[in-house]
Amino acid sequence: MHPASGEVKADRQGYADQAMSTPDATTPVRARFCPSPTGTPHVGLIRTALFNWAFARHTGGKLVFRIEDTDAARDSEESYAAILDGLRWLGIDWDEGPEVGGEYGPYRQSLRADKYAEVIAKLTEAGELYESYSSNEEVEARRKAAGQDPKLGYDNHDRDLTDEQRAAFRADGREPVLRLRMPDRAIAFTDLVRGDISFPAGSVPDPVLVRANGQPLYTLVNPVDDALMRITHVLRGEDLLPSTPRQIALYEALQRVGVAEFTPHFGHMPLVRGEGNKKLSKRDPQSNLFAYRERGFVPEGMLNYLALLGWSIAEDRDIFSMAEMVEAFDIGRVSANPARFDLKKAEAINAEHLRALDTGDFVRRVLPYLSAAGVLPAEPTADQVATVDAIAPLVRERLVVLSDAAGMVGFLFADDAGFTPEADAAAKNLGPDAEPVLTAGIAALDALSEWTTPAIEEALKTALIDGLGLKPRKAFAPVRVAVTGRTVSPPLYESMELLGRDRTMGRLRKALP
RNA sequence: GGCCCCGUCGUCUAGCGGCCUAGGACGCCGCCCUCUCAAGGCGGUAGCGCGGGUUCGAAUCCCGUCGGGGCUACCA
Repeated sequence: MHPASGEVKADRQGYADQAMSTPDATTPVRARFCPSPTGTPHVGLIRTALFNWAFARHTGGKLVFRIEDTDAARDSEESYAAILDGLRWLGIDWDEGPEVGGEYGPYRQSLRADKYAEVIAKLTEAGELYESYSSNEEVEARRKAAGQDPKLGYDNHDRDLTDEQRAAFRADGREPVLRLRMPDRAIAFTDLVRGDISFPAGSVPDPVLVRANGQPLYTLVNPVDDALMRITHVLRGEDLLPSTPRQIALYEALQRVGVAEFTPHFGHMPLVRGEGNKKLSKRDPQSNLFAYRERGFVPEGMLNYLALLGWSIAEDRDIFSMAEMVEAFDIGRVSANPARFDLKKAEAINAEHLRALDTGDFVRRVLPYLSAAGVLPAEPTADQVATVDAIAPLVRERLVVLSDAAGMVGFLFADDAGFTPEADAAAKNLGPDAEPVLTAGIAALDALSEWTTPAIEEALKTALIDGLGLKPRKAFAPVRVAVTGRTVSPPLYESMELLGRDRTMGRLRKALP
């Protein structure tokens, strides 16, 4: 009836013809994470690592970590170190890979040249690859001459070059790249997150697998390593979906030459978007994992939020631990639609995890941020740590990220000679009106026999609310600003107790207009 | 242009034919609590892109359409 229905039928037919060997249920799960070390770790990349990790852990399988550093021009050692740093920070561990080894190593592609050479030789010998001499310009010219869009790419022109033609090109000093001959049928597979996907015959040009200089490309090494490392599940970003048919074609060739045992299962996770609808680019500051660490996201919060980008643990819940994620993770329940990275929600999730930290843990984690902000020295004294410990329960629930703590507790560590309330806060709350308030407060506090939170509260309320008849809001603002330097602070009486009697009184007197 | 994927509140999602007058979360708004700000409690705001079809019944299935996105390198 509809023209399209005939095509769908043909695709299904192609699928049936494939006789693709896939890992069965008894094959131990081996997932992998294989970034290329270019630039700073990207949150989308980490999300991919997380889902692979959760999948491997949930199924009791292995997570293989491999570095795809076959592009010397773009890869860097710094980036490699940064990726390891990021994963370690988050607690995403791997069973095989850099620094832990494994029986399928090495796990950096730059160290595997001999293996690729061997596979290339087998593939070439079996006639799976062919020499291609066409330059981009020639391909484009042919497309144009045929009235086609040059964007269609390579036209499979060199598939059937004669020996004479090849000899002529060589005599011309031209070196061939090696291309894979794509099968002349539709390529279909069942995506773990998207269901059946099919690419019509002829829609994917024969890909280049080996450069003219003999260097293998991603198109070759990625599937080859997955095959050599017995990877059963390839879970990656949706941006790689279009490269799947040529990879399936390669797996089939690899099976024919005895390099691969099977074609893995594929699952394509939705893209992570930034502002607007475009995928979050490496250029976007929002994508930088370390920017979140520097602001004081904790691993629990970061991971929890990233997990929410395409997955959900339950209908009415979105705060969970990684142990809970591992327990519940199901790749088949990953959403296929793109997710926008929402900073506000990420912060809210992080704040929840911050509040769940016990005091000792919280203090241990917040200390480096206080040092970084200059509130504390790099090596805080025992007294300073004790003070942070005491204030921790009061500030923990007021923070979104750990670096927020600096502004909240800074008043406790400022040296009194140099202590000055923030200008805006002082202008609004320490004007002439504040004089009677501060004076009455000072008198009441001076009369105190003990310097405790309840005593301070009692004295201040009596003097300012009852005595001066002020609204609480009006009464405490000048005191708060005088003592903490800000209109926003931890609870006032507790803060005063912690600051100590002498320092508190000194600041109150100093604030007198 | 070609191929592929996607389409539920502003955002992330639950929903996999009747439990949906569509649930949760973030955000936003209001109220309560209150020494500030938070936290917490309560309430509110807002959504199935559109059109056909299948069915007793569709957010859920099919087709089309519109919209968005990805890929289209001798990068990965």
